[in-house]
Amino acid sequence: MNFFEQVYAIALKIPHGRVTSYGAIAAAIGSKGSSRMVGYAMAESHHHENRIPAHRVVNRNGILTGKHHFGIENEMQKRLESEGHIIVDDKIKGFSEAFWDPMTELGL
DNA sequence: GGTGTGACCAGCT
DNA sequence: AAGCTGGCCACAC
Repeated sequence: MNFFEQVYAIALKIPHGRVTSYGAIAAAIGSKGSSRMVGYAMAESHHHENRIPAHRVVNRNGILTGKHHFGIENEMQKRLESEGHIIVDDKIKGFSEAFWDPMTELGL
């Protein structure tokens, strides 16, 4: 299983209405410093057959750093809002409560 | 196969 | 407080 597949496998497990961070995913696949690659994987995620819920992955502060990669302006924000999140100034309000840590939740 | 480029992050100055 | 650096690893050229 290559790096990308591991990233996608975790991303697909993010529960509806929850979010996680690049760093958390990187740590969960045992490559803590590779959060950049997680972001890169997300950017390429549309190539993947399964739909990756990339909008549920933000940076460690809950900021929507990757919103531009959705093609449509505010698409990422709209998807998050439709899942019950509140976005203020490109940042998820209550991020720490909505945060889903793959390491903890998947029992790694 | 070297080099540059990322949706990042932590640590240092 | 804001900027720089190094680490990480896949990919395109």
